[in-house]
Amino acid sequence: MPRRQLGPRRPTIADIAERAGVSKGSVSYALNGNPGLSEPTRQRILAVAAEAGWQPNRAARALSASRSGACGLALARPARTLAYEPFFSKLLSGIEAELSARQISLMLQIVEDVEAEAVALRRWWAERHVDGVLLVDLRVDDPRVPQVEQLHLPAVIVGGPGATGTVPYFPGNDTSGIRQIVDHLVALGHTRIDRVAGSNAFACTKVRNDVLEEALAEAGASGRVLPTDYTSSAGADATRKLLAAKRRPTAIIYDNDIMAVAGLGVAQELGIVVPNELSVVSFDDSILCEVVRPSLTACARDVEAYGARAACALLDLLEGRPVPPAEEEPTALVPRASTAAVPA
Amino acid sequence: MPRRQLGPRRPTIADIAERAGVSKGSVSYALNGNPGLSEPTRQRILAVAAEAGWQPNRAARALSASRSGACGLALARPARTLAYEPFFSKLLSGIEAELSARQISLMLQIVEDVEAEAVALRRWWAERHVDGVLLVDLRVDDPRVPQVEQLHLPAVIVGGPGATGTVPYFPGNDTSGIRQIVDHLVALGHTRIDRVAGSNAFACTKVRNDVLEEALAEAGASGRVLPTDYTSSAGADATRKLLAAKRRPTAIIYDNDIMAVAGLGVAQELGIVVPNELSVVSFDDSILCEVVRPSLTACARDVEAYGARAACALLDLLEGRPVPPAEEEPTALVPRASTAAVPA
DNA sequence: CTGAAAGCGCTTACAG
DNA sequence: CTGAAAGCGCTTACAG
Repeated sequence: MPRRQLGPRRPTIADIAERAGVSKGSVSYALNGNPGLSEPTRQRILAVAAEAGWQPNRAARALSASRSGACGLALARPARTLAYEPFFSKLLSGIEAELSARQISLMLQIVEDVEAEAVALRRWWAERHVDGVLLVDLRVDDPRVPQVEQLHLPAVIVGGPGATGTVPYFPGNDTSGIRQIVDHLVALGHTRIDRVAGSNAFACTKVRNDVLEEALAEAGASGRVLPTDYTSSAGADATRKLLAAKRRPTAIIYDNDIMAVAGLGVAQELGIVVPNELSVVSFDDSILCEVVRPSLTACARDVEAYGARAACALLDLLEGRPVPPAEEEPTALVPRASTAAVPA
Repeated sequence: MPRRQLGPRRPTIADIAERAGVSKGSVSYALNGNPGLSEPTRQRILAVAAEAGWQPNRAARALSASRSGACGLALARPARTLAYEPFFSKLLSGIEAELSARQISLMLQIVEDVEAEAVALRRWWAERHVDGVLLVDLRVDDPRVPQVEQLHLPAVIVGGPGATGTVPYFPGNDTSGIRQIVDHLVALGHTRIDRVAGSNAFACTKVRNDVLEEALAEAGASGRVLPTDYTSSAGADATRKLLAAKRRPTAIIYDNDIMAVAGLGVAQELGIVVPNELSVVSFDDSILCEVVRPSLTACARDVEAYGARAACALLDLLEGRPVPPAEEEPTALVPRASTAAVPA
């Protein structure tokens, strides 16, 4: 039978065993660092394997070890959202770095909605395609949580808390982020603080809503919250609505950077000067916040580290090690040109 | 031996064979749509498999069929760049959609540089981890091209032409994009058109440089080109340099949206009004271009379709079908508020 | 048209 | 400390 593709040969453990004059089992033991092999034998085998450029056949290893050596990330985000959320790319980088350092590969699937996500998760499980999964964009009553529990599919939630069941989770900076923003605005004298939020379907929106309400009440301030689908047009519409109200806000908090920039544009159209007449804050910091004029005050956090932490936790879970406790990601408010004191 | 994880059982073809009263071979034939099975037998097997919720074990199939069912994409981009290039997320979406529709999974690896990319490619090949790869961000004399040729690793280049060897490629909109932008600016009376370009290491930069030079010469216009690393700060620096020149440009073309926005900020700092005193164009269109003030004239193209087309071509290559010829991606200039006629 | 068997390249108890 | 063997769950010639 002709080989479909030529090119260099790929040695197998049988080749290594033959060249080293040992059995395949010994080669496997040496290559996997298992005990039960004399040091000289181990060294000889390793030398032969290195010289031959041996690498394990992933499929063979996965089949016999019942481990795929891969983790999955199914994303129910329309491509449009994905493309303009630096958050996701950074998260991906952080996860990727951690996994590839351990030769674990990442299965990425971008799907349309939560239902498609559930289908992807089940297929991965059924095909033994991944050893575990990362769940992002946690929803209120997220169906994936009972699903992975029922399938006994190891999982870690990037986000939370709320509806996380028995699945380990890593909350973002929702609580401290909102707190820091409100503190900043209140210190500047703002008492009417509105917010252009994300979708109510997401668990993080609920956390932010609750914390904002609490923080405003404590400060004797007030404000309205308008949900959106995170798009710039929804952000612009919400801004128009808020600025057209009888009692106009003196500050608006946006749940992402792109909506904040869109809000800036709307204010400019309406002849409302930022920050003199209106303070604008983006919850998520990004280069966008630095680059627009006026530059945007925002909450900075290390999203790559966040992703790395979650990936590490998943690996801990897979190896049977204890998973670190859920702690909020540290965050720091970066004051820029879009916030100022309320005019007297 | 205790099973490490319980949860629902995953049936194998042995289970299906038993329940259907046939051999494992027949099950395999039925499930793969191979001829050589009576229609009633096939139907019965398929019904049993569907009822049992059977899904192929990926590793077993990969091992016996010598196909991994996965394609690879190794990205040598620092995370920082990645995060702010909507281009990449869109490309990923397009590729993903095409692959997952055919149950092919995508291996994504984000690495630091071209060398690490070569290491990743070789490992994927050695581990039989992927059936083929997509190469993006083609460089001048890209080392990956001879590498995949030598390894006989099926590959498709997203970008080009130039140094593509025998590997099929899909050029972007470099030629027509630059042409359309120059036409637009020349029609507005501009004769001094500078450009804040990307890195000279990339093949697309060279294409754009050459086409720009040609187009300017034809129009009797002139301009300088400054290379950058695509970051906003580099874009800002280049803008400062160009605007400080004795013969100031009346228009600047930026190779990406984030640098264009940074350039806008610099012009504003210098008290140069866009578009009255300076026209600004972004080569890549994005929501960012729509959202900033003034909104940015840019070249729009369907990046998702582009990614899908490349993914399709790779699948064609893997299946031994003819690969469609290299054709430039269609593009269309979107005039917005950042370009205007040269003041008299 | 169908079945029995070998083989893909590993891992892992089990003997010696 | 080392080897021979079974097995992971598929695919694929090869007999009947």
